[in-house]
Amino acid sequence: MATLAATPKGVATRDLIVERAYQQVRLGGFEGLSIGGVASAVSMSKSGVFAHFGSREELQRAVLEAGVQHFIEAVFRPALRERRGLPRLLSIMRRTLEWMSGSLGGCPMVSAAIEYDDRPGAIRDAVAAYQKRLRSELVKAIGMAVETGELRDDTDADQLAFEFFAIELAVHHDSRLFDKDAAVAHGLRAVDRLLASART
Amino acid sequence: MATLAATPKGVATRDLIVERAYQQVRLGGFEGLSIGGVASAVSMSKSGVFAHFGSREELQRAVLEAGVQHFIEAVFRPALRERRGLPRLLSIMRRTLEWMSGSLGGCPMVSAAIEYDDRPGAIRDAVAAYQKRLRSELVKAIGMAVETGELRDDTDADQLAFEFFAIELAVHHDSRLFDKDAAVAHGLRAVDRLLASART
DNA sequence: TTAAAGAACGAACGATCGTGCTATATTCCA
DNA sequence: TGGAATATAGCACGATCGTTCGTTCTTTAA
Repeated sequence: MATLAATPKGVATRDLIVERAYQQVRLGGFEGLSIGGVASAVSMSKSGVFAHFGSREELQRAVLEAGVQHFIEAVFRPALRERRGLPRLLSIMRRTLEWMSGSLGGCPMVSAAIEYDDRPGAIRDAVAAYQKRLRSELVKAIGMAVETGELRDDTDADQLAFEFFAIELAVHHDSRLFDKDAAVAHGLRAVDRLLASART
Repeated sequence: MATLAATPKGVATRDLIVERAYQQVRLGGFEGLSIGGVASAVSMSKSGVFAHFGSREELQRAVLEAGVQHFIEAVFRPALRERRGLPRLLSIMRRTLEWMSGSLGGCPMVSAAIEYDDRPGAIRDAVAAYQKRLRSELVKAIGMAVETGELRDDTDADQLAFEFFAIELAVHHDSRLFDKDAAVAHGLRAVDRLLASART
């Protein structure tokens, strides 16, 4: 029977599988993910891998969640060490642009958004929920910068978060298709300009 | 032999195939495109469809080009009827945001960019070339608005085009995953703010 | 140490994939 | 209208896909 990870060894290999699948997704996208592919990547049989998830979709969902966790670990966790307000907001944006221009493959959340935005189902729902949550974190960070008096009182946090997110997507795009350094430079300049016009 | 479209009827069915494949791509992406799928969509045999292109990749390239043509037809062609300068630039942006929030599926160029940015090959090259060309059209339109004196002389056209493009991507994202009207509204506001700070 | 539980394997399934090859319709042009 | 060119169909191939099943090996807990 395919009892889903009940023993220490079970969760260990499951984590290993997800991590390898995560790398595969960053290069080939979620629909390019195949159980046979990750099986040979972890030197296991297809059925051995399959037993850990019960379906390909469940594996994809696990990889998506792993991607979100990695993003939080790379961006929000360190940014939370900065003081509330502008420093933390700037840290979030700088780290996110670094993440978006990373060279080990594309951002899995961006891939997932494009691949599933027109395909109803569990994955699309998960993607929408994650995106909503991360956006609200951005809104919250902006709100704190308003509270500290570093951004103007009449700042529209939703609008500003939208524009920040836009920059993130464009850096992701340009750094992968054109020149990485130029893309990040454009992104940072855009962030500066945006903050300058919202600063008190 | 698979001679590629030499007779009137040949090009007609080829066009039909590409058009149907285009619809399929907008929903399932380029890697989700299958020859068998479009074959049944046009009521032909797999080999009949295949003969028109010689390979799946060639079909994908044809669909990509069709997507670019549709975009030009929907955005640049009508915008060129506007006077050079701010009116034309505004027309381009408004029409592009409409295109990005369209409801028949995602923008094929955005899909192609995400799917192939980390996968070297002919399609990636074509995507990069198209994106570069469209970006340069945006830069050109901005340059004209500088020449007419409607935008400031020290406007950085590349930077501004980058930020416009960022807005386009974000509208594409949000209108599909969240609320369409809110996404377009955010996009238009962002365009306004951008132009306001660059206006003379 | 032993019995139960879980992890992994191997083989097979039906389906679909892209791609050849060959033959038959169909269209085109002189 | 006849003959050449072309468009389409049919069939089969090897490969890969996700999934199921029964078995075997390994880990776990009493």
